[in-house]
Amino acid sequence: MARPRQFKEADVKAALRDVFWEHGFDGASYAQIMAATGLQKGSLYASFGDKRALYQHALSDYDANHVSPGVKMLRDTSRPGEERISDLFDSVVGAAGTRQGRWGCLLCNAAVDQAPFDSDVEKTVTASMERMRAAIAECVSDTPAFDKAELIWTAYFGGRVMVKAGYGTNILETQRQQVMELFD
Amino acid sequence: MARPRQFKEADVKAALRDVFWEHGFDGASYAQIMAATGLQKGSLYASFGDKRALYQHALSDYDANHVSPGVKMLRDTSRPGEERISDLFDSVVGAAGTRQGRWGCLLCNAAVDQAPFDSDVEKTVTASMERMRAAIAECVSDTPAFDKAELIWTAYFGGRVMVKAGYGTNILETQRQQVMELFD
DNA sequence: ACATCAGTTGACTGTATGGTCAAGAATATC
DNA sequence: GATATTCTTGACCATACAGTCAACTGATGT
Repeated sequence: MARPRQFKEADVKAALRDVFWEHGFDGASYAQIMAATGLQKGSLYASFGDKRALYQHALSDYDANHVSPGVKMLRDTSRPGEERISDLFDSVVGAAGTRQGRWGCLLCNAAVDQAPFDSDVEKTVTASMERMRAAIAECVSDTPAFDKAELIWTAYFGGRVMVKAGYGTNILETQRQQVMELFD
Repeated sequence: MARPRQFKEADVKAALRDVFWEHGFDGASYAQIMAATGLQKGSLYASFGDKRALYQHALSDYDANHVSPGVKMLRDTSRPGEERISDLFDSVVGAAGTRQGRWGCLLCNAAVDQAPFDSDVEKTVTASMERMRAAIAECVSDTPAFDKAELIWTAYFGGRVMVKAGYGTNILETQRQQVMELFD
């Protein structure tokens, strides 16, 4: 009985993810959040909680729909580890200069502007980062770069920072090449 | 003639730098800015401009008092390039876990949360970053890592992201070691 | 057909924000 | 000491913010 929800939870979470991804936590106003989700404040509070809770939903959606596919790709043992790492850095090259590319990596954004002030965000972010680190370690385990997993991992996030800073594809393509040379 | 200023411009800029460094642009309120600088809003507006202008002053102070000494160290050709790079990454290791360390690198913070929305910030940030990149390139020029300048450079900012995410010294010390192995 | 009750709405609240300004204070010159 | 000029102060403003709530809506089970 009673009135059913008039939205799909997954759609709302995806919209939350995109709003916070594009504008950041402080930068996203309820006006934007309401426009993106199609819900009024009351519904958002009733179903998802306050703004910090909305942000957590955004992070978890990002983990499920962006980090996980990336991790899955990195763990696809049917392809050479070197190739998988190349794909990872190609995604950064592809992001450079584009509109959505400037959104950066939500994980990286959250780490920089929210993690130091919100221990829940810190936990969520480091958990996702650890999954990437483990996946990268698997990629390099049987290669000459076996002892460079953390370097590659941090370089990835550094590349995301460069994209946000405004660097174009050239510098990121250079970065990708230098990472790949670790496998020689 | 006329009343002289009752503050040293350098002190105010340093205070601005620290407030924005610790709290970010959105996170820093005028209440905090006034407390840190010891000036009232009116004086701040009259002498330094609006909030975005204050932020620019903070960035330029950071460039002068934090980036420049780092670049100078990296350019000290009396020491081996390898050693200078080691020092650079040691500074990241030292920042991990500490209170001020969690402030991260203002350059990196500005790149992530302001550069995409403010082209002046973008210019200032990339200019400072380029100086670091050039200095790192000089460090590696006569070493086996001669073709890894951009990788080292992005890894540095990636490390700063990890510190903000909450990682401790262990992971960053590992990163430093892996960077140093590029010189073998 | 109706009662039920979760879902939805948008007006409302208090607060904190960035920004302005007129009045007052402090120095240097004459 | 009078004046001119700059600096400083804190009250003031409009706005935008996150968050609340009472009234309303509408599908469901009976």
